[in-house]
Amino acid sequence: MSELTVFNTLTRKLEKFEPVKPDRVRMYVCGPTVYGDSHLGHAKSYISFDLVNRWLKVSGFNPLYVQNITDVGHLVGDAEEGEDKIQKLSKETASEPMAIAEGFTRSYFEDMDRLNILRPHISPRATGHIPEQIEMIQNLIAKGIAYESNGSVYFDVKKFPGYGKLSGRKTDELLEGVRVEIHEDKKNPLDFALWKKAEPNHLMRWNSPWGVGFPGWHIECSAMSMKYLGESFDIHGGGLENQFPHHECEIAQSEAATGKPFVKYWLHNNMVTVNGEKMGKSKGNFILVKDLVKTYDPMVIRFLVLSSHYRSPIDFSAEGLTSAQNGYERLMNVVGPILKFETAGRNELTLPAIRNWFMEFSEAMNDDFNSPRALAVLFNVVKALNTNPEYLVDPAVREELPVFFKLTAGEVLGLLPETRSGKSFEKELETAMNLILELRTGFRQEKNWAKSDLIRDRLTAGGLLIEDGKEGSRWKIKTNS
RNA sequence: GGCGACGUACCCAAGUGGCUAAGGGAGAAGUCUGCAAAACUUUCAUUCGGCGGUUCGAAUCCGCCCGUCGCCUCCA
Repeated sequence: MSELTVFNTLTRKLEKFEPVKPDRVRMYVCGPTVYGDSHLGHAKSYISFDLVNRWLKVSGFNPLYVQNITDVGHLVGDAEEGEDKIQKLSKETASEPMAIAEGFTRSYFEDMDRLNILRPHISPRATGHIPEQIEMIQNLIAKGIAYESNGSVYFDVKKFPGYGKLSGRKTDELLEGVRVEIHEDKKNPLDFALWKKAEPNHLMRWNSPWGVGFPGWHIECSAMSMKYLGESFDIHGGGLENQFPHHECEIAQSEAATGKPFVKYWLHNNMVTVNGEKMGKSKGNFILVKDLVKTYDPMVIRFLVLSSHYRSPIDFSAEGLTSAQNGYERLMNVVGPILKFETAGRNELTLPAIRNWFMEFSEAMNDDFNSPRALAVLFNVVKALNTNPEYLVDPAVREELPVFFKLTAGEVLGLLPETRSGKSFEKELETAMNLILELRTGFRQEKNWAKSDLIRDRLTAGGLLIEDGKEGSRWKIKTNS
């Protein structure tokens, strides 16, 4: 069995994965800012880290997965002076800011559930951890690394020599950047806010040792990750675009506060484009998960995301989605019926051929979560089974194959939601469909094509496909209905 | 301007020094079949953006050039 290797942004190398503490792997992933419905960017990012979480679990690393919910809106427009995003919506819709944040938080979980993303073990809210953030800021001030200025608190970047080590930037180069603006409260233009003074009209506000205000953008992730995972933990994940400044600032404030290494492995997923263009508000090409699942099975979206590596960008187009849909159907045409086989209580892989397939699958996953390769292994299995149908006659094979697919396609890749693997009303539906097919077979034997086709057409229209084969007819649920 | 990623068939996408360059989609021909669908078989890159170099040997390493994208500002 191969060992897990991961690409660490900090070293820009593939590294052997060794947990900080042997008992379990601790992982933090930057969660959404809940001021809108989830889009495809969220889908890719959270499917990617769901895959990481699932593979860690299956390979026995016992992951503890924390993902924040950012419900302090942060700012719209220019970094320091803009309006809080949630505040903006609150004014427009005359609702409580917290009600808006709560609404989008629920919407986020709904969307992620549909994509069969396992919920993180802890989903801490930024607004629920204001005392922790204040405490951390006080600590930084006490150490002389942060300073108060006019009711706000800033991190003194010059006091942290490692600033820039994640994103490969040097502070003097950053200063030459065209867009760094001079800010009168800051000692240095690169200094970033830990705490912001609230203007009188600012809705989300808390008392602090420095007056009424609200936390800076980066501090919540440091405070909450360390609260639940400890001062040094294994994995920190997030989107590539957060490398700088967000993650860079997290490292600075955390390591300055504790004097210990913050995170061992930094994992970053690549971005989503739509028809070749970056998805962005300015382009007006945001695709929401809620809209896409009206047309496509959520598993098709998941399949598409998994068919490219998490560190590669992915382009969403109608053509790509159709291609993914056909591929997913091909996989399910074989896997679906096998899942119905009786496993007779079997839960281990013992047969050499199946063990070998699982080994190939594991090697792909251990290679920095290479899901496209893992999927290719499954397709090779599908091909092998289709080419050698006699293999499926063996009772041991029939018992063990469902175990194999539930583990690989199900537990690891998350492509088999409960409704497909035997929960809900599947048993009852099965009984009814078997009866219908039995009657229809009678019509077919009488060569009553009119009636047999009527049955098939009506079922097809209702989303149930009938396929007539040599060994009788079978049915399945349409992926795209 | 600075930093970084990438360029593999019609489309998507693995492979990063050495057996015949995975896999999916689309296309083509055939088998099966009341029709349809599915499945199966065969076919589909002498070649990996271009040009040089290193090497017995490179898609894989090095250099230059061309092109695409991202970050540097809120963003998954």
